[in-house]
Amino acid sequence: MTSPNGPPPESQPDKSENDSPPPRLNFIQEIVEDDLRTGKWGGRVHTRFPPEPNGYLHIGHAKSICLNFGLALKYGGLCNMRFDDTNPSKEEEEYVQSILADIRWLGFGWDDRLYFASDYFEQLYDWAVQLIQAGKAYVCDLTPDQVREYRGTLTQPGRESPFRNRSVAENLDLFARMRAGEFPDGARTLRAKVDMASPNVNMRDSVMYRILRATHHRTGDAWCIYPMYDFTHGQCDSIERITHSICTLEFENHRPLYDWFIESLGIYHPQQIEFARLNLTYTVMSKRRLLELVTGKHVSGWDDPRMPTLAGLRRRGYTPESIRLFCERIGVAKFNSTIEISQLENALREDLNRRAPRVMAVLRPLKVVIDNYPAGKTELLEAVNNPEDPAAGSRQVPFSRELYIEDDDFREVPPKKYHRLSPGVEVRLRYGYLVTCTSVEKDPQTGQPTVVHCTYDPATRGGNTPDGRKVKGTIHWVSAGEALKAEVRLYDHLFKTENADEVPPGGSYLQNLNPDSLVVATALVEPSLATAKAADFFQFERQGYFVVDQDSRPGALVFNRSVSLRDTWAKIEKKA
RNA sequence: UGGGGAAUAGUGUAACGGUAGCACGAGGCGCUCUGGACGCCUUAGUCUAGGUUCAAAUCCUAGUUCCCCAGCCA
Repeated sequence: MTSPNGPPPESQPDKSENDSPPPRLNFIQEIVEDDLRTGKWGGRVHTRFPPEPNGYLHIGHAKSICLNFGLALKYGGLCNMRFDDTNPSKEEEEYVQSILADIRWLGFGWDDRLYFASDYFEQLYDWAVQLIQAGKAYVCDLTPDQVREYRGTLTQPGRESPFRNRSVAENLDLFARMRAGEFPDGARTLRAKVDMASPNVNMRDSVMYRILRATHHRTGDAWCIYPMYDFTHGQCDSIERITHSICTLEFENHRPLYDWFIESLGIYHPQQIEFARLNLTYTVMSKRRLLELVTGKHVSGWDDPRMPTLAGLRRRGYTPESIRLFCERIGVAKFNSTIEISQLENALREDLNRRAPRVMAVLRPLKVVIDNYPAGKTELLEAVNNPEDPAAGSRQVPFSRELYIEDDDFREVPPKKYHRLSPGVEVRLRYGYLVTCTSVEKDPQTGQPTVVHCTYDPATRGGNTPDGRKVKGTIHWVSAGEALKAEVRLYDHLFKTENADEVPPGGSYLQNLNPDSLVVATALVEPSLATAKAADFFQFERQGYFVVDQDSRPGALVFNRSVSLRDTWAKIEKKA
């Protein structure tokens, strides 16, 4: 059976008749499958999503959430929810609630496995004592400046702290007194006794505990010392018996330290795997900057529909399905990459195309009068709700002598390849009638068209052409008498450059904010929208996908544009 | 002559010594009561230089470029 590396056989022996698509696994799924095969963790897959509650979740977190919860789902394992809340000066209950809500909205759950690093403070303290007893940790009196100085540089080794060789007894006493609140904030730290000459600066006697009097969102004032992330994270994963501790690339340098703690403590040792965080064009992703956009009032809040936060995307009209689809498509790797925002937008279009009810709405209204249509008459015409989904049925839309069409759907002098309305040209009013433009009234001052006059062909009711004739253009419209006014918020990219950081020396990314990222217009929408509720989504035919904003009220509808439809005409026109 | 990572079409991501494929983008055609959707086609890639091999994106050697690390942040 076995043969040396010979030439490949002519035919593919392994190809089965019904060739199922090859399983395209990312490198983490491969590790998990390998582990499952070898029984490394006894067949268990247990991950966790461990955010710090110091800000809102963004699309980058969604990648990690989909990865961690997705792995558990795919391999019949579990994924814990855990907050890394070791720095009370930055963390707030508001953030834990928003984070939990966002993850649920995304479609993931954790049953009763909601944990907090702060739940483990007592255990962490005991482990710190254990390391002191083992001679592997010491209380250090150096000031922050001195610590930095003693640490050395990236190219030069550090020097040992003069407090490094205190006795176990003294360390035990001092550490107990740190906890008891005998020393002021920042006066001392507990440090790991590792190696001040290590080329990895994380190993140069990393700080384990600092004295910090701040009220913790969960433990209140019970503690005045708090463990550092580095002394916390790995042990939390250990306590929860996590199998695969998935984190982002920047923690790769910390892995030896985590390993050192866990080995020194002799406790369960999860496997850490690092992947590249998500970057997107035309936006920023760091928590610092998102916070800055909010506090600097550059956006209306964490849930501003221009923000890449999950709260913002949700309000923008992004669906959980579209975000999950996006995360699946971008893959997972160790290469620092920047995904084009069109990839995200396309995932939304793909989801909404299938599901969004179609509706007619005129964003920039231009009046049309059908001169040969009886005044005062209104008839109801049937419109298909979703051509992608026959089960969605149809609805009635009113039609009358006076209508509004999209300003852009009429040109007095049509450019080449323009298929819409212009003098002498016949177009179809979608689900209505075929109409021909006979004349146009214009504003004497500006020359802008104010009223377009047409005649209609009564034989084309419903938009049909019994004689089989073709029209090049089909445009949308609303009946003047029945249309509803609605506020529409037309959103565009938050930044005008792909890379927000592309600024002249000394400049700020804020200079790249797109001044047109929000344009508000008053639209006229068909009356069926009267009862639309917040979060309902629609396709405004030929325009884009819109969602009802939370600000919307009956009689004062507000729609957010989630994403526009692909616009081939815009491309043609741009080229000309 | 600090350490740790990473390099595949424009952007991402597969191919695990044996036909470099997929998605998005871009360009074109068809179809269409949405210039949408859908279908078809085209464009375009293994960081560089050597080496091993019948065969290299994959293995080896050397180089290049990019990212991360000197918080009592996470």
